[in-house]
Amino acid sequence: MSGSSTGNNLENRIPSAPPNFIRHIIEEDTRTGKYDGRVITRFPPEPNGYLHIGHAKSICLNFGLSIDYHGDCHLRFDDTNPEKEEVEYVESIKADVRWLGFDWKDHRYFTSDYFDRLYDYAVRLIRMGKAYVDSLSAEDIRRYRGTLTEPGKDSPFRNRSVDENLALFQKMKEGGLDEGECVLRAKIDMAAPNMVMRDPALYRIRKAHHHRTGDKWCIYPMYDFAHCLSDSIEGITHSICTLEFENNRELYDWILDTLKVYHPRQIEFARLNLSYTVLSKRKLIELVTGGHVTGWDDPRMPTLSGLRRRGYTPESIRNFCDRIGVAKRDSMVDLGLLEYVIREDLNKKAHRVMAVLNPLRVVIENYPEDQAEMLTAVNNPEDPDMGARQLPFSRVLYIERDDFMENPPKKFFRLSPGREVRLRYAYFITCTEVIKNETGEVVELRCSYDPATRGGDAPDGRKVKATLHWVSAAHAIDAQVRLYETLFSVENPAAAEDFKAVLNAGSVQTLTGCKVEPSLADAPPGFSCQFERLGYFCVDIRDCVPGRPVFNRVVTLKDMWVKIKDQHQK
RNA sequence: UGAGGGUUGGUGCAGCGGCAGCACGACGGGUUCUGACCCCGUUAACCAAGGUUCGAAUCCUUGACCCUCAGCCA
Repeated sequence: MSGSSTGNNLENRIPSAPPNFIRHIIEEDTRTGKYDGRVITRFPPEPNGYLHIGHAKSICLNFGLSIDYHGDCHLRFDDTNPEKEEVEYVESIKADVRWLGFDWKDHRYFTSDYFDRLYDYAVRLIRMGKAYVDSLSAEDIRRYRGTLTEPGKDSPFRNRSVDENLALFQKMKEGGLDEGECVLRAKIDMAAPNMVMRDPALYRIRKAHHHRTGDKWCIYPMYDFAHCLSDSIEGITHSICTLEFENNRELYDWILDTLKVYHPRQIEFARLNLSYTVLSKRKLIELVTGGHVTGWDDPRMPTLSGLRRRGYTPESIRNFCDRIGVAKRDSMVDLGLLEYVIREDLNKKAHRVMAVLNPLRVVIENYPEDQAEMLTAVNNPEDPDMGARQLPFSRVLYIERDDFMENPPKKFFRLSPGREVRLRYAYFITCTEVIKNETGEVVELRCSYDPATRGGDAPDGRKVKATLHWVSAAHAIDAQVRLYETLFSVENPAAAEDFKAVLNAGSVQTLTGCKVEPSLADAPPGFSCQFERLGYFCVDIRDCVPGRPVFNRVVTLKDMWVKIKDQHQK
């Protein structure tokens, strides 16, 4: 079991996460003393976008391992491509990792901090005759590479002398060559069965402004060259990345072995796929720039900023990551699991409140006209320490439209003509009359109440089949509530020809004129609560003005009645 | 037709030569001032075929199917 119930205290989480193949490897390495028992991992995002739930899996894995095995986890920004990267992203990434509850201590690095050393390593490779400057065009390089089944052929520039290569590489560095004129390549084997090993590019010319190094450099190292060496420089022991880098491991090893430097071990695991959403950076960017969502933090987005705004807690996401496990096979995690973990967390923590989303006016005819009284409501039945509050009750109330049916089917327990139900924490009421407008729509209910049931229990012991939530009309405050559904209407939108064609048109429904209990008037942004019988909601962190709360639905409560209803309709 | 990986209930993950387990889901029941939570129960899987072994999800062989790789992205 995970020990995450103790809130933010990560050190207390017991050897929490279930066993997985990476833990086996680390434990084996520790046993054999391979890295003197050290465990140093790293989370290496490229600062070119916002973090999403898939990154959370990697963060929880890398930081979690470092905590459980008493090591460190470095936060390293892999900023080797100046054209795509921005400081805005590094700030959001730091905020998201911190929000998730992890601490990189003083281990915050940038690959760009190593540019000088990486350049020196490249020069060493050239001197060893293991790298050369290729003046072939990008297109020719592709042609010379061969195909999956045919070997490539050597570039005519492959046998330039060390001195010529040194001079050319320096010229590249000094800006004497244009973008695309040449690249530095490793000299490995153009007939290698692994395409990655067919003389991969190590450096390219980019006359672009870098967000940290400015205009100091006009050549930038490629991922394959920079990453293994950065891991080596930092003394990483286990370099954990996703499956698509399996083919790159041979090159990772080749570079470190050829240079004879400290050699971490690369281990690959399967990235997260979540049903009813997309987790590729390219697609997420498209959703934002195409205006399909309101931004990176749209509550429907799988980004950490979106989930946070939606009302997900860091604990729930960490717990999710523990539960999905880590393996090498491609899989698709059911969205239902993410909903489960946030319900589980909020059930323990969230205040219960009463809110009526779709109000139906109810007049208690035998209740005095100008009277109001306060009734006691429990804040959280799961946690007595959360106390109780006072709720105003009066003659005119609102209940949920869905809680009344004039001609109820068999399994409908709620209010209907002549039936008695309980108003939570208040009284038993009986519906005595249904008032409709000209079009036949029910606009008001007249009811009677039993004063002896004050607080919600009948002294004579009689039972009711339903308990309804309600608010006092005179005391309730108006609120806007947004109901969210999945962003996509199909389980695997990434498999669609065009993922934008399977967007769910009803992914957000904005309700106005909702009536919430007065205690919510000054709920702070981000405040999470349970609207009893409806779901978990949180106060939006952007769109609120004081006294006029806007709520986002985090997730519904599990609902038996919808199932029964659906079965009836079939 | 090249190379590297992968395949266990509906879903995700364990099990690493000795009774196939956990979680989510689904289904049924109990409880209930939330048709929630909680509790109890049921359901349902080792890709296939050979081989080794007293014994195979696990080791070996062959095959099937799936994923990744032909960026001067990461």
